Amino acid sequence: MEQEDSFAMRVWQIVAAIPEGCVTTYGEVARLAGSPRAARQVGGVLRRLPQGSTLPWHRVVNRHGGISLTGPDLQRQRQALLSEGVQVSGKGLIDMARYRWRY
DNA sequence: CACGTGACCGATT
DNA sequence: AAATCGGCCACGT
Repeated sequence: MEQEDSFAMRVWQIVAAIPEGCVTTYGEVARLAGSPRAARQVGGVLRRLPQGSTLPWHRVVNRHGGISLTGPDLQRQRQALLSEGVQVSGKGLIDMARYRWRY
């Protein structure tokens, strides 16, 4: 039975706590997880989520409030956000002043 | 062990 | 405001 490292587990816990209708950034998740400079790793953890995970990964965006995924994945994340009331511009930008989650 | 890669970020042009 | 430049750190080859 392989164990996930504690960093990944903390990321899961933090992302799971983001309320519906809100978003936060990779960097913020990294800070809360105790590794302020590990924003890229947060992306890595989310990318490797098992299919069918209930974790609200779509509530994590980059520092500009933009969706970092590309192609069909971008559209999927946008749709997930729209369907819970987060407005996303045509270019995939979110008004962070309005939707940013504060821990 | 060296090097490339990436769902990133802050400071600096 | 937008592009560029280093730095960051876990992972694969």
